[in-house]
Amino acid sequence: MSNEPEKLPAAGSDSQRKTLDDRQRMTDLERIRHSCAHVLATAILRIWPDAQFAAGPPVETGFYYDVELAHRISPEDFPRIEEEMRKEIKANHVFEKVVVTREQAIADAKAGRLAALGERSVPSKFKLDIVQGIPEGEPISYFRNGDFLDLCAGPHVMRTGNVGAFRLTHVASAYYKGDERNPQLQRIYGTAFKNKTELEAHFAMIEEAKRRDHRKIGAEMGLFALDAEYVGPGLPLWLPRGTVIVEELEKLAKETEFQAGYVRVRTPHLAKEKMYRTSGHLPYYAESMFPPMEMLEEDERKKRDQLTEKRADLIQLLESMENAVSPNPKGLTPEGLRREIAQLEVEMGLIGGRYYLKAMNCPHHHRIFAAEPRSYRDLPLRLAEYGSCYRYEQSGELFGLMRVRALQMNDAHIYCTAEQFADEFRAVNDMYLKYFKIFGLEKYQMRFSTHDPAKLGQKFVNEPELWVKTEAMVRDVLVQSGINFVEVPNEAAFYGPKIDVQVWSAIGREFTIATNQVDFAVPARFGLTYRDRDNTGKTPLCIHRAPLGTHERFIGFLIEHYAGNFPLWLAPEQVRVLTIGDDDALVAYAKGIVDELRAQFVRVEGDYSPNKINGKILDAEKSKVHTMLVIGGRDRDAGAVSVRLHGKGNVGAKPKAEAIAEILGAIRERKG
RNA sequence: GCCAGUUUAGCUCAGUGGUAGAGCACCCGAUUUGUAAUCGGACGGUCGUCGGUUCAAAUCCGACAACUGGCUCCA
Repeated sequence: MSNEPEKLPAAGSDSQRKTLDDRQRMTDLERIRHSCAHVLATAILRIWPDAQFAAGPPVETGFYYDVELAHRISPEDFPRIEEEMRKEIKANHVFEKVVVTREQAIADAKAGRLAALGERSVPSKFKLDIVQGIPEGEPISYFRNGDFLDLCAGPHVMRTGNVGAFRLTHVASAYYKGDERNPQLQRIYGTAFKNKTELEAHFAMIEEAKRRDHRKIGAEMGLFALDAEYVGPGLPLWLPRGTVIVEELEKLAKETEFQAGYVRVRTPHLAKEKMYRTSGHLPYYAESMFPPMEMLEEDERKKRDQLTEKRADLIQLLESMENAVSPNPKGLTPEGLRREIAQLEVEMGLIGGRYYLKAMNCPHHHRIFAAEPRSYRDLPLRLAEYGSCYRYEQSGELFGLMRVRALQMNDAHIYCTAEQFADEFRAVNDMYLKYFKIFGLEKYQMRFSTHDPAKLGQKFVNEPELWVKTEAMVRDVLVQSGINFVEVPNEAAFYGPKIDVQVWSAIGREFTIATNQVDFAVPARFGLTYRDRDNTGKTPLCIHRAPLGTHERFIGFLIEHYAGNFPLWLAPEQVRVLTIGDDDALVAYAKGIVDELRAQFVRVEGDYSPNKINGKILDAEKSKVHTMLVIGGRDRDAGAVSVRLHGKGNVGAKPKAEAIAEILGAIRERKG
């Protein structure tokens, strides 16, 4: 989750193009899947000869082929498509490679012969476009299996019969080359494996994934609710048991940050338009923000309407100038107009009366920095807040707790001098590692996003030396700490390099869980300065960091990571005391234990009902209570309790005091 | 936002044009029990919403909403 506006990477950028070398490294499984995509296309063409195909690559869990077809393919069509596919596999055609010239490929595409069973009356339009996009000098090849001929760099398995066990899984829609201006295609997904056993193991894993799904477990355990009708889509309600987890995480963050020298602040959930004009978030980020609330007085409204109208006129003029061939008679320049528009926007911001829900906390923190005069002696200043943000994510992007419109971020901004930067950055990094250890995150990867010098002044602020310097410092810290990271050029934020942490839940789903960004531009936009030793004002560097991400995504991740079986310190219900029967003396003994634990702030409940102990245990196990203390007459007489751990079963009886001490110790140390 | 799919009780799901069902949960009784299901009863739904077709709609048609899958890991 980014703190800041983020430009999408340019569509179809050549730097992402897979090289032929990459392709030759395709694994056996990828070859099977890619070949299966060709078999799929063959089958579709046998049923719908006018299908137009675009791309059909292997992907992480299988393969897909994008097809344009008037008929809407639905899962009901899968059986007959699969039947045609089985015929093609049974025919055991050779995957035959044919190297051709560019001219030949273009001619064949125009003749409709590519991704087809023969010549057709209309061109293979997507293949034609793809051929034309292949760089000069790169060899062009086809693969043929039986009648089916496709533009393809390969590689493939030897014969269609080598495609092992496969299954079509689902249909989705995809824009050609992922650009919504392009035609929308039907994407048929399937998966293939060497044999039936592996295919079945794959689907068993999917079942496991469904079982761990945070939305399902969240509902079962009563952690959170999504009430789209009354509260709104993407606006989660934290139920009491989920709130426990929220507050335990905040407690962890507060303790950790306190020891690391952070100070806490609190800020309102909204701010005036001027804030986001100054920060530069408007208008670029406006689409991701909730629309503003207007609290304008009559005369303010009038002035604002005038300015809005003038701005619209200027924008229209600018557009006509840019499209026009003849020079402007008034001698206006596009640059001048843009300056004037920017000036108008600043004036609009100055009117006030217009408030935005904040989509990020940094501007508020910057104003806290500005609220008092700062000396170099005050730095580094580390401002921390679990800040509430609101982002208007597109409706189709919403997903359980993972993608929401209201979120609370484990945010902090560290203001420091260039000399302090490396130490500060290292400390932030250490904090990430500390957290990973607590949560048992063994598999993670840091994505280090850097700038592209060619795009200084456009996509990236024009501070070439600062870019190089900070990137080098960040890289050094990562290398020194032996962290697993990848460097991704051209993906930095516009104001500095950033690190995103990718984690995988136990079922292999990938998430960006946390972010850490360097900012050497926005503090200047807010005119933030500190008084240095030489008695001059200097602009601080700023590190944005959110190692625990947002409550929403982090807890969504933890639910899947633990499959709802939270460690003791996080468990909504930590302990349940179960009596065997409801004999008065027994219940009194049990209540004494409950009271003792509750006095120590343990989340404990008692089940004193006269039901059978098996039934009570089942109840507690289903509720995922971490520790069950089973108490019968024998235990009472011995001053003992029988300890049973969720999912682990009975671990035996022990003296009451010992059991309580162990529980308190495990909670304090945040152990399982 | 776009394409597709889904929506029946708190949960899991039956119900293909003719009186809305089951199991579990919740509630009320009874059951005195040693580590994953004691028994009985009662309660619970305008079948997502709105509209249409029909003598009759959970069921057929349409619109809307919400949710879900996906929206370049490129020939």
